[in-house]
Amino acid sequence: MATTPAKAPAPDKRRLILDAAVRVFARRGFNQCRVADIADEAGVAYGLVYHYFRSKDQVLSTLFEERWNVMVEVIEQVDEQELAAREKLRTVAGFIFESYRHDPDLMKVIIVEVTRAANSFGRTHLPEIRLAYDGIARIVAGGVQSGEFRDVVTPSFAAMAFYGAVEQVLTGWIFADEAIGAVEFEGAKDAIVETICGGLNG
Amino acid sequence: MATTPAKAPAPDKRRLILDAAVRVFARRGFNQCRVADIADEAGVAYGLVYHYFRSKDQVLSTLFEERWNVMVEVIEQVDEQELAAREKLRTVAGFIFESYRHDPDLMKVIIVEVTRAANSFGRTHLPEIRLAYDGIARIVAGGVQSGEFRDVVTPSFAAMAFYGAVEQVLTGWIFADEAIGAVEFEGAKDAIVETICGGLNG
Amino acid sequence: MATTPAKAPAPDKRRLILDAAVRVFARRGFNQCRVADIADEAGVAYGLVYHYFRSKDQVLSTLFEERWNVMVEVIEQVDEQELAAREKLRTVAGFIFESYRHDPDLMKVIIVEVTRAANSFGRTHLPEIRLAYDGIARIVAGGVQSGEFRDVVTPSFAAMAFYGAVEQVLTGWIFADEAIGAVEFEGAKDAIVETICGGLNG
Amino acid sequence: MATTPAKAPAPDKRRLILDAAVRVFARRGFNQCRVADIADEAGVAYGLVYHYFRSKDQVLSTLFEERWNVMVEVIEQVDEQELAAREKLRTVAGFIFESYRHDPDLMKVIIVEVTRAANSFGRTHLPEIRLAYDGIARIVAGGVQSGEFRDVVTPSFAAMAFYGAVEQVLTGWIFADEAIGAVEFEGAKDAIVETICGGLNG
DNA sequence: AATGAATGAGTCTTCATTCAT
DNA sequence: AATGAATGAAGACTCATTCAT
Repeated sequence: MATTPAKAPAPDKRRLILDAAVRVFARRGFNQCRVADIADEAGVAYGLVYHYFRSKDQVLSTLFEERWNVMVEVIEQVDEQELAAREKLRTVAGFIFESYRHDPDLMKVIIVEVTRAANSFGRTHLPEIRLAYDGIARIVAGGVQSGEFRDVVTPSFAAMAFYGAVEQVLTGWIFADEAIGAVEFEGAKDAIVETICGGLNG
Repeated sequence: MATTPAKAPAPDKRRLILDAAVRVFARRGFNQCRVADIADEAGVAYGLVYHYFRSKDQVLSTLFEERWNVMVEVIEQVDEQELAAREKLRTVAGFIFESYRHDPDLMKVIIVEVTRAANSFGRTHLPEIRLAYDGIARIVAGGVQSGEFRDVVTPSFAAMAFYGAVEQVLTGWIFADEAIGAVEFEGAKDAIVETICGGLNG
Repeated sequence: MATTPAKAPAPDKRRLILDAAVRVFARRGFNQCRVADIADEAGVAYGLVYHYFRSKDQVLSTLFEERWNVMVEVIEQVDEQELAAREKLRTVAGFIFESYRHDPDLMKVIIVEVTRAANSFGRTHLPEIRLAYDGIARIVAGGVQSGEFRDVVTPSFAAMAFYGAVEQVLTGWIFADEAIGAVEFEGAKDAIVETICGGLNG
Repeated sequence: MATTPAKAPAPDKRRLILDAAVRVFARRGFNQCRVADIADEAGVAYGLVYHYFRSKDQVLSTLFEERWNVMVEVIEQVDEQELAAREKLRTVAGFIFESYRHDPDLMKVIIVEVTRAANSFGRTHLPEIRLAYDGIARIVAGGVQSGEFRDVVTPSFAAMAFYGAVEQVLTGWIFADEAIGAVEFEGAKDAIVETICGGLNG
């Protein structure tokens, strides 16, 4: 957001490779991609990928960590604000949906190849993934303590349900090959909160 | 030769292979498994896997379809019963959690390798997967029509949230290497319904 | 020697690969050879090499062990015979030179790629290599004990000198691209014994 | 900037690289070393290696030639002296063993990576290697002509045996990871001469 | 039906060398 | 002279699939 001042920022080859990797991973999936695809997409020589990254795995891990750290931080910052728990959850959902809106490829890669890949990167990055769940659980716990939320399910269960619902919506968008409209993006965070906080019951 | 005589059930090699595949796929993941692993686990010759199945992919697809069809049918049957929508959802959640309780390996494989594998089997089996979503959405729609549910989110959105929450709970169990207690299984379906239908708000 | 009865022994593919490996390793050296070269030379598919051997390294190790074990055994058997130490050494030298005469490629590979490769296979197979040195040293020690040999250098030093001289002669043959004549083979063992046992001094 | 002023000897980068190469080649072997390892060990930039040397091969060749030329010269000078052939051989063996004592890494590299590498550098440098053999053979021939040595084996065969014995002793030291004691260094040259010239026979 | 040897395309990774600065 | 980013060819190993018996 602040990297492009006036004329032309030196095109960092490392960044070029990471951005290219996002595109090819999103397009065909991590396992279906050859390292050559990344290099080609980035317009750099094959070997340069290995100059900057130890392995193909590390390219994906780097992408994940870059973004996931931001999300974990956002969740924490949101929790520190003076807001109703419901509003905090809305903000978190909004941030995640906005992340997808801003860079759908990156979010697709993170969710499909890491977050939901229980047998490969999901297990490797489990500690980091849990940081996000825990942050959400703390928001819920705060809501329970303040009396805003009922004390019917454990905060960590509620966090699971909340995050699961959010990710499923994203998965729906990922599977849908059509572009997502602005209205849907806007409505999604409200719908999530309406469902999880308000409940379906009349 | 008959599938189920009187005493000793004929050890159907095809079944042996499928069951072995579930175990090895659950243990190390579909991609990390070689066809030889399946054959070894089943105690049959390498080539026999290819006698019964066209490919390694087809082994997984068969496992998925066997189970998923049951689930889709259950959802439909539940919807046909004379029940409150909330009770229908509770039954569906209960069935899914029971499925995991009964055969955690199979459910793990189906969820991790198919349902959440957007770049491989998830896309292949998308139509079948959507059948389940649609079934749930119909239950919600019925609840809205009868006035039981508020008309705040679309039924298909609610179905996503519901199913996403359920799957996330299962994912949590899958990641947790410890065994899940009976109480948790029982409580899970109530907690899901309490969260999605009742809502967190007090 | 006993594997070929009457007509045509089934051409064991594993053996085919080993024999082919000897030829290509001798021709261009282990490091300069690709696994494909072995397969091509053997007339089998690439993958078959890996069906029978864990790695390219293991092909060489197998070749080495097959032959080296024979040599160690011969040295031991020679030592058990009722012979003057000098005759024992002559027999050992003769066996080694005959080994080269019978299969120069194999001996070249063993010496160049294992025995003299202190940074790779030489270190891996050091224990086995030392078995041969030790056997020779025992022969010398016997000669000293019987009074046949003077007690001027340690048996293990004498063994080193003896084996070093033998190997250097072989190395000379290996470097010489011309074929070695029968006379030279015959003379070599005598010359070695004459040099090491008789000494150069008049 | 001058190569050798008064006090601080200018740290010739070329020399730095050569010395570093000796250490890393000795440690892990030529083939197991990357050019980066040499540069790192020398504390210079990667590219500088290629500023001073055409290739990685040339670094090793330079090291070999520097030292080997000295040895060939020593052998020639020894032969020109008024000494018994036996004393000449003792001096040559002594020089080689002293070379190892003074810089074991360098001698290890020369022997393991060049002299005994029949499929790579050994073949490239064969002419130079033979110069040493020839020099030793001339010493033996002189001994035969003067009647000091018996005329039982050809001088070139005797040279092979002598050099082979010497190198085998060095190889033993190279393989032994422990340091070699002063006594052993001293005794080695006598033992070699005692064995090759005196002979084992009593 | 059952076996397991045989096939060969696919791909990650390494690393010597070049080159712009 | 010195730096280190950039290049790309080379090769070991994997493993799904086929096939002869």
